[in-house]
Amino acid sequence: MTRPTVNDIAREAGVSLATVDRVLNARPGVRPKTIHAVTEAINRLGYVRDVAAATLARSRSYRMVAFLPDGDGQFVQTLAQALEEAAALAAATRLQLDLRRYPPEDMHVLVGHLAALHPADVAGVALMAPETPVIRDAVRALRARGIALVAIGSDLPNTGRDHFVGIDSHAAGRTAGVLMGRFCRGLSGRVLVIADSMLLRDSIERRRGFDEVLLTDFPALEALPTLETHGTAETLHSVLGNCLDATPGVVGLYLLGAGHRALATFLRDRGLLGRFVVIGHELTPHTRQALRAGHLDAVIAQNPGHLARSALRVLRAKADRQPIDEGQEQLRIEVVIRENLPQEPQESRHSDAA
Amino acid sequence: MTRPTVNDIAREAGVSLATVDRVLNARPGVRPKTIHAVTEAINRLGYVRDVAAATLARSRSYRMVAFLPDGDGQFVQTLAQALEEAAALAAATRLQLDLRRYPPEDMHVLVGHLAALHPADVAGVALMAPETPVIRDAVRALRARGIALVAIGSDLPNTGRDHFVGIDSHAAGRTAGVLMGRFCRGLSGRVLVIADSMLLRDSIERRRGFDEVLLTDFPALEALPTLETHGTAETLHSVLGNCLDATPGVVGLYLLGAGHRALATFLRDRGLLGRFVVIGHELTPHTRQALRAGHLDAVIAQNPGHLARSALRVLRAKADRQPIDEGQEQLRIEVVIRENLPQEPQESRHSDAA
DNA sequence: CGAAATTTGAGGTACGTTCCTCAAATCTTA
DNA sequence: TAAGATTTGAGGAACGTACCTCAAATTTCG
Repeated sequence: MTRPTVNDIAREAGVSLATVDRVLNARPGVRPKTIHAVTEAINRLGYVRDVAAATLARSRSYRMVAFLPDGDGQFVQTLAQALEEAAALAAATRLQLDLRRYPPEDMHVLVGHLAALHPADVAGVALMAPETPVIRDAVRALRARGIALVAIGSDLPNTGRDHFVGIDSHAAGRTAGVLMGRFCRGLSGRVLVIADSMLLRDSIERRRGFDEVLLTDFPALEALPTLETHGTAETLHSVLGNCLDATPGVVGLYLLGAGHRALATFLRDRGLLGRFVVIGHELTPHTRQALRAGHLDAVIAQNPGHLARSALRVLRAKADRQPIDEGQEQLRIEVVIRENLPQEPQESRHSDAA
Repeated sequence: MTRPTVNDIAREAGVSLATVDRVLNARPGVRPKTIHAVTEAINRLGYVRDVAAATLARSRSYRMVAFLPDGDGQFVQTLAQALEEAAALAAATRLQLDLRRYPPEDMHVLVGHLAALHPADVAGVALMAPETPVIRDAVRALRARGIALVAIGSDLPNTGRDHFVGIDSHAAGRTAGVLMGRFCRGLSGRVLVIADSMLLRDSIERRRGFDEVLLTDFPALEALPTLETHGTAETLHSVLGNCLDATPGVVGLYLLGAGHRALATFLRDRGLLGRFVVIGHELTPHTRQALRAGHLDAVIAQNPGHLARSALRVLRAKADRQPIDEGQEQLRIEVVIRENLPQEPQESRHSDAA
C-alpha cells in the first residue's frame, strides 16, 4: 500500500540497512552476490528512491553560474529573463544561479571569470559564447577542474562541454529555407540574406542550411551573398538600399540575426512593406510585433523558457552525476507565424514564500 | 552564506519557530502584526522554502489517475506512452499514476469509473474525453468531492475543470489554414477537408479556424464540406474517390484527424502522390513517415511529452493548492515540416534505482 | 587451521520542514 | 481589574535518505 522504503528493501533482501545503503549509493565493500540480492529486492518491491528525502539528507546545494554576452540583443535579454525566472523557481530545490554578463568585445574578461571559478564554490556553468580558441581552452580547463558546463544557445563542440542546450542551427536554416521556398511558390527571383556579421558560427550554419534547401528544392530562387549590417540600423539601411536598387527581382528577405526593427523602418520608408516574403529567427518583442503586423511571415525560434529550464535541469543532473532525460531536453525548432504566436509572456509573479 | 531556514526567520523576526510555521503555512491564530513581522523577515533574508524538506515532512503522496479513450488512435497511444514515461520520472517525487483506458463507445463506463473515485485514494485526475452532458456532470461531481481534474488534449469547458492541458483547436485550425494558403500561393482551387467525424469539438473548432483564414486571407481557395471517414480506410477511399472524381480543381487536402496512412495508400494507388498540398494534425509514426516521404507538407502538433509532464505538474500543484507557473504550462502550437522533424523518440531507458 | 582481509550489522546523527501538544504570555472586554 | 479569549513559545516526533563509526561476522588464503 505505502511506498517501499530502504528499510523494506533491507527486510526483503535479508540484509541490513547499511548494506542496502551501500548498494544504493554504489559504495564499495559489498560482494556481488549481496548486491544482486539487494537489487532483486528493489525490483521485487518496485522501490523508487524518494528524491526529496535524498536531496535533503545530502543537503547538497547547487551553485551555478550563467554567462551571457552583455549588450542589447533582444534574444539575449529574453534568455536572461527566462534564466532568472527559472532560477527563481529552482531556488526551492536548492539551486542558486548567479547570472553574469561579459563584454562581448573582449573575451579575455570572460576567460578570466571562468578561470576564477572553483569547484568548491560552483557546481556548474551555463555559457553562451562564440567558440574561439581561448574560450575552448578555458572551458576545457573548467571541466578538468570538475565543473560541469553546458553550452546554451550556441554550441561549443570540441570543448568537451557536457551538453548543448539549444537547436541545431543548420536544421534551423533548412527550416527557414523550406518556408521561404514554399511561401514563394510560383515566384522566381532572388532572396536577400541579411546578417549582423558572418563571423558567428550560428549565422554561418543557418546560411548553409538555407542555401542547401534553396539549391536543391527551390531552384527558382537564388540566394544572394550575405549583407552584413554589423548590428547598426544605419548600415542596414544603406547596404540594403544599395542592394535593392542594384538588384531586380528580389522576392524574399531572410534575416539571419537581429535587425527586424531597422528592417521594418526601412521597408516602411520605402513603401515596400508586404512586398517580400520575410523570414527571420528568434521570437523577441520586435519579431513578435512584426509578425503581428504582417511584415514578417515566419520566425524560426527556440523557446527561451525551455532553454533556461533545460540548462538548469541538465546542470543539476551533471552535478549529481545522474543521467539526463534526453526526451525532455530535446529542444524543438519552432516555426512561428502570426496564427500560432504564443501569448505575450505576462508578468509572471510568483508569490513570495510559497 | 548558507540558505536561510525557518529557524533563521524565527530569530530574525524575534518570534518562535511555531509562529513562523503558522505564518508560512497560513495557519490561524496569528495577529496581523506578527504575520507582517515574519513576512518582513522572510523577505529580508530571501528565504525560500525547501520543497524537498517540505514534501518529506508532509509525507504526502500523490495518487493520480489518467483516463484515455481506448482504441488504436496513434495520438492517444503516443500520449499514453508519454504519460507512462512522465509518471516513471515523477515516481521519484512521490507521484503515482494509474493510467486507465475506457471504451469510447460507452461513456457510462467512464462515468462509472469517475464516480467510484474517492478523494482519500486519488488526489487528481487527468481526463481526455469529449464534452457530453454525462461527462460534464461526472466531472462536476468529482470536483465537488475535492478531486482535482485537468482536461488533457481536448478541453472540457463549463465543467469547472481546474486546468486545460493542450492547445487551442481553433488557433491550430487557423495555423493550418495559413499554411495551406501560403503553400498554395498562386493557385486557385478547392481544398478538401477530411475528418473521422465532425462530432468532436476539436474537429469542429479546427475546421472553423481553417475556414476563417481561408475566407479572409486566401479567397482563391475554397474549402469544401467535410468528408467523414468514420475512422475506416474503406470509407476514406470511397468517399475521397467519389469526391475527387466529382470535383475538379482540388489543390489541397486538410486532414482534421487521423487517416494519414489510408490517405497515403489512396494517393499512391491513384498516382496522385505529391499532387496536392496536404496538411494534417499531430505527430505520430504515420504522419512522421508521411512528412519524411514528402506526402505530407506540414503537421500542426502538440508535443505529447509536454502534455504529459504539464498534466502531472499541474495536478500536483492543484493537489498542493499551489499556483501553477503559467509560462511553463503554456503549450505551443507546433508547426512541423520535414526539416524540423524532431528525432524519433528512442527507447528512453531509465536506470532502475537511480 | 589461523591470521588477515573483507564484508556485514547495529546504531546513531543529520538534513529542513510539518504538525502536534500544552503551558505561558498577552490581549479584550465587561 | 479580573475573567475569558486569543496569541505565542517551547519542545518534540516524524518524514526517508545519507553518511558515519565501530564491532562482529564471514570469507580468503597462506
